[in-house]
Amino acid sequence: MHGEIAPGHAFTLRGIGAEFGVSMTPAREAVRRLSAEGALTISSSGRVSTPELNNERIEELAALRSLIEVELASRALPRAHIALIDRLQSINARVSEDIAHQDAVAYIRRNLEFHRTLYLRAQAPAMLAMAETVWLQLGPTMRALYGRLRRKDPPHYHRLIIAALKAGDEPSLRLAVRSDVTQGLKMLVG
Amino acid sequence: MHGEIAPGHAFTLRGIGAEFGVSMTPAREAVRRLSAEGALTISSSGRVSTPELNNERIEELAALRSLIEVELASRALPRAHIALIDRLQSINARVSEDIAHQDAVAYIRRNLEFHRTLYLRAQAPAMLAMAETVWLQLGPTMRALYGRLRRKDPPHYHRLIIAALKAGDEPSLRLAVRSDVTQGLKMLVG
DNA sequence: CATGGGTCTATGTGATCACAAAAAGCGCGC
DNA sequence: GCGCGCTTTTTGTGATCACATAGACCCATG
Repeated sequence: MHGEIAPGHAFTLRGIGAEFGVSMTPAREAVRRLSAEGALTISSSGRVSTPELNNERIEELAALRSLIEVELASRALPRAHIALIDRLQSINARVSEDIAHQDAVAYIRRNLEFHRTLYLRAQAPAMLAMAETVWLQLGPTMRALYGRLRRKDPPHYHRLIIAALKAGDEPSLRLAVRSDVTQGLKMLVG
Repeated sequence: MHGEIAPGHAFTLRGIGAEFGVSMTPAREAVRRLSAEGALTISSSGRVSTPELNNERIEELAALRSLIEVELASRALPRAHIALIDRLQSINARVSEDIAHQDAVAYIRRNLEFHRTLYLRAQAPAMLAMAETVWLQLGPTMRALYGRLRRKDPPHYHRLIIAALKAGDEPSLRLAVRSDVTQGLKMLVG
């Protein structure tokens, strides 16, 4: 999810087991679960690897993020009080630090933490789980994406999200979330 | 997914294995996969059962269906030619038969077949997989729902979907799909 | 008759093994 | 030097086992 693993990276059950000091059995179950969520692909011969997404698939997943996360933000809006907004601003400040340090993994993790913190207020666990499933599928690709573009400026749309939350402006919030989610994609595909 | 299993039904790994003539290992892997998709819940002690959804969770899943399936229908619209519409009408006729026979499982299966046939045209496999994951989570609950209401009339909104497809009317299509998806829910919650 | 404790069974977990198939390595021939 | 076929190794699959624990059952006691 955090982009620690590159797209196309191959795993072996015995290797995973050895890495975590267990036998093949728990490794197999973990792999089965992750592949059911789309985080790993299993070839016809049973080999396991992180997926290499083509542009169509990336566009789809970005559209799913947009659909689900806009709804989550919209549901969180009426419950977003000042304490939450403060926490979002604090997380956002650390996002800027991670960008300054050129740490792609930390940046992705913090960025998702920003979104998750907001969406938790929506009190919609099934929707949040769905969003996180999409994040999981995009993880390796996001690393390849954010590793490529050497950005220096902190995320613009995060500020817009916070501003819309403060103003209680739902249309602006929906637009800001949609823009934030699809922003990275456009750079990859375009 | 088709409502063959009631909510809260408990499984044992050895029971599943015996039912399909295999050992515990494949049963465990299947259960792990299905629980990762939310189709089964695993208690803290590892017991497996179909979920018993509360009203909030059902509302969430219906909202997810609405979000994803409206998008899928919208993407399918420009590719929906007469052959597809004919097939949808044919499926819809059999839905009416299943209602006449008071066969809840067959009705659910056929109803989902109607939706899947349309959405396949969207050429969006990740979105379709997401929608089917939601169907899977709602399966047992849908059986309890449709078993309760003894309806006699064929699905009204399916006709509206077909009409909107014929007319190439996207706003009508979006409304019809949203109505069809959330219709059953209202009867359960309300 | 209800309730609590104790026993017994059922169940999930993780490890290990045998096997088949696929991948990788290797050497031979052209 | 380069394919091609064979051998060896790696790897996933399914079965089985030992073990710990949770649930069920039963009986005695208040």
